[in-house]
Amino acid sequence: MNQPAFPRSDAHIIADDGDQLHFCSTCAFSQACLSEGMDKRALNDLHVLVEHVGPLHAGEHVFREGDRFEALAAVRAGTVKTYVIDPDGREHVLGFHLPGEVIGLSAIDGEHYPCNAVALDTVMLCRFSFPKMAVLAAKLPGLQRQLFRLLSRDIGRAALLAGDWSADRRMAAFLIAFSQRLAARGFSANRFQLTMARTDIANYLRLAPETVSRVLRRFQQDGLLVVDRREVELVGREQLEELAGPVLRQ
Amino acid sequence: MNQPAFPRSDAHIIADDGDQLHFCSTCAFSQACLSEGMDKRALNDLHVLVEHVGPLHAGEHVFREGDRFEALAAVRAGTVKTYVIDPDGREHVLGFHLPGEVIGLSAIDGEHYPCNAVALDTVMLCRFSFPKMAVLAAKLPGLQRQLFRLLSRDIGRAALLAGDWSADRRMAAFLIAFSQRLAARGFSANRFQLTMARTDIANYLRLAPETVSRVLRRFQQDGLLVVDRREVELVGREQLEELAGPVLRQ
DNA sequence: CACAGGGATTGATCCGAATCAAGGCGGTTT
DNA sequence: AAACCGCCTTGATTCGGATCAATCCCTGTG
Repeated sequence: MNQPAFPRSDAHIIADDGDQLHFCSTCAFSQACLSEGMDKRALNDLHVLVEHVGPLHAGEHVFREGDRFEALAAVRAGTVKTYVIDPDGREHVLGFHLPGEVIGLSAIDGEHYPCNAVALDTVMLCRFSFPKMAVLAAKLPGLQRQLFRLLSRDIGRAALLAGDWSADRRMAAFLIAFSQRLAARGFSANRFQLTMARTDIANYLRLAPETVSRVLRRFQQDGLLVVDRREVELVGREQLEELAGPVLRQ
Repeated sequence: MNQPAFPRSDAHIIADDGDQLHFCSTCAFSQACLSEGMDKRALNDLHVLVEHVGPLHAGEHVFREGDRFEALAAVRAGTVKTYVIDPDGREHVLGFHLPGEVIGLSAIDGEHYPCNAVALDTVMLCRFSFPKMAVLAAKLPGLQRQLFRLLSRDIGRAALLAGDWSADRRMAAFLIAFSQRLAARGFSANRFQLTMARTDIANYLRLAPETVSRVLRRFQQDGLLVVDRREVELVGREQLEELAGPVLRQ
């Protein structure tokens, strides 16, 4: 299989005076602001607020646990993995963040980032000073609302994986959710690249890498998907969705 | 052991014109507003915003999955359990909410509550219209900040239980966290009542009730705690904290 | 090309916790 | 009191997934 460039979205918002905001079109914040009928003043505030970061290359960190928190970041291109290392040196993957998604939300409550964030491939980001963003949110109800929703959504998402589901259900849920998130950004829903290693998936799903391998093999044998290295095609989507249903509550 | 009345805190804020706000003193919102040097106008807004609910008796629901979301609630007294029922009819406990804590945050992203909330004992609540609260939050930076922090904190909390920890570590983490939350509200840290059934603890920790029972028995044999029915005394707190450390990241 | 190295796969075995199956309280009803 | 019921405990067995141990397979490198 020939692998296409990974999903990337870097369109810009053009302010009515022609200035480019360099603001990612897929990013949730921009949508909120636009739908707000943002005025010239607010646009200007945002312009100051947003800072482009990148490209970061695979293995480079966006932030590390303990770093002083001052900014959220929206992924524009690539995949970011957030994780912590426990006292025994084991890595716990907290999540994967695709284009359009926001990282750093769990740091708002505290002075420092509670986890690490690392680029899995070539990553482009928008950085937002959180204090400045909070001030702006007070002026733009739609932005405030969007922030509340993002935070709220992450609470729900974290609770999903917390259930005691079988390896099969967890794997299916991971694949379906990943596919849905890609599809939401306009990418192919049934054929995509896993941008993370098996070990990362395992650490995310609280499984052993060997188990991830075995489940994927069995899924392939049962005609649910075709997998080659990191390339995946969901063939039996219905059955996968049925497996994932209880986990994703759909 | 003689069991004392469960922790209850129903002090009120007195506005400078002598009006009682009937606003719980332990509730995070009130602290945020007070520290803000809230003006007369804002106080009035809050007065309209807050609605006392209760007492609810054990088994009565605060809200049910699918109910239209319009309000957050802060617990003033008692314990609230949030949970969902999966397609197989199994109950998944999402959390227990003690006096001073807020329920409903995960509903902000959506029209409807995504889970059920039920009183485990006699419960008193403050209800807050969320739309009204959002408007007020735009005026009071401290309140907005407090809301962001509450949401952010819950993301972190949800991630804790998600790790693949042993039954011992999970049980210890539950006990220590429960104790810390009680202590934060001024109640005894080392001797308290479990307000929930073993089954609830099990469903929360993703263990079988039998396992909860066995772990507690072993903890008692090893001198970590004394347990009688739902009354618990943490004797070997240090050892429990050591067990819980990796889970709670402390 | 041979080689090395890291990620991925596969097989054999082990272990922790679930499940199955009885009992044992405590509290309430009759 | 006796019967009953929900909740909890205890023991025996089973099972899913972890762990241990090779081996494979890409990819990059001398």
